[in-house]
Amino acid sequence: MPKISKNSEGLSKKEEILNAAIILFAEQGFSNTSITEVAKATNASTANVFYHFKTKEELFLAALQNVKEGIISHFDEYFRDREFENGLKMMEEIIAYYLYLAGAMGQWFLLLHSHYPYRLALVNEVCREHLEKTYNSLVEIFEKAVVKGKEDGSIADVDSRKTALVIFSMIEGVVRFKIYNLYDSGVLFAELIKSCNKILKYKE
Amino acid sequence: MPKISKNSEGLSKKEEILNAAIILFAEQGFSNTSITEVAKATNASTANVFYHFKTKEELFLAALQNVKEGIISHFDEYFRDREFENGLKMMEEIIAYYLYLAGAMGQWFLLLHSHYPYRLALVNEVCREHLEKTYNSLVEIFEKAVVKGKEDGSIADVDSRKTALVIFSMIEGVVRFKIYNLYDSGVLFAELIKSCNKILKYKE
DNA sequence: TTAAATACTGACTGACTAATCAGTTTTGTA
DNA sequence: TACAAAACTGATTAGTCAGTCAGTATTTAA
Repeated sequence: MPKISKNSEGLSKKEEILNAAIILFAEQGFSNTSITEVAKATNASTANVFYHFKTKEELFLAALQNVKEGIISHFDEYFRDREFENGLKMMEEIIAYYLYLAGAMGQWFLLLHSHYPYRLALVNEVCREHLEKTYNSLVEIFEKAVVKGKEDGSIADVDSRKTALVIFSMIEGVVRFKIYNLYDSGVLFAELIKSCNKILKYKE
Repeated sequence: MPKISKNSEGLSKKEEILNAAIILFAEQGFSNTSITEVAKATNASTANVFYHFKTKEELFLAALQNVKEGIISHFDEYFRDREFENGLKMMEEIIAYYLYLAGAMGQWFLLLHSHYPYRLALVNEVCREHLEKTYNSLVEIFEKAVVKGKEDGSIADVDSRKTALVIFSMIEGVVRFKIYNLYDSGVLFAELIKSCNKILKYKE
């Protein structure tokens, strides 16, 4: 049974390389990030990077998987032992956490907002599965809040899935403005919550 | 006075190269598109591409400028000789046209949604100006509809600028889902209009 | 202690890249 | 026609890239 050696921060070299790759792929894109760069950032040789990850594409897929698992586990952690007043409040708090996470873990969302994985997904099933799983998990979270709100009466009788999708796309739009430095999400946050409330409280 | 020769489609070689560059940069990204590729797509030599555009970056900036001017002139054309029943209807029709344009001119929006120009904007003033001008023009269009609606009473007393920004980010979110093949904007369109109406019609 | 598995490295390769330049062809005009 | 400007090309360069490989160092389990 191989024991994996860890460095001072408790990470194996493989994990170190993976973390550096996430940041570099997110900030510079896939094509504009060389394996040499990843190697330098982790004091490894390029050959060592290729020892842990057969190809550059495989390294990218591992990065995407890591982001997927990170987002999902962060939300799992967030929901553990947490109660919400009602569905509407739950939605509000989920949005706040989503925007917090997009700020704290900017690399994850930058990677998810880059074009490359979506092009790769057209020809690579593993990539497609990572993306689908990530987005399904996220939309599901918003949908749960809508369903809960419809049950407790805090949310009007709307189509749960479609409403969740529209709210999700609204938030993703704001996240994009934030990570691309277009508009500050802080300023938009209050307005976002107001708009969201209107969408959920009123029946057309 | 130099007369620019045009090919069978009425485009000069320079324009041909520029159009090919927009498509290739949009679909494959800046780093992953080589000048050789652009040259091959237009039956030109690489040296000829560099004759018309001093550097690869300059070609990209020309592409971004072209996209900016394309979007602005398309909206100018759309508004020419067009009357709207009221501000709310105007907003609805603008959204419909925005989504139509994002489908018809997918390359433009792909280029605007790629990460590269926003990184370049941090160090290149021309790039920053193109992006700012593009987004300001777009948000302004949505804002005009809100202002008009507030005047004619079809829209409640909301903050025009902030509401325009939230609606814009919502639409940009849907556009992103569309161009990245995540969710079909056709399905979301009706829901988008409904949500937009609620945001605009009700006072919190 | 030892042997095997794992982790890692330096040196290398062939393909590709942005950009240059000297020289040729095409075009517009006087 | 003549000539100058503009448009264009082939050949080249210096550098970067992903990926390989033969061999070395380290770790693990017996």
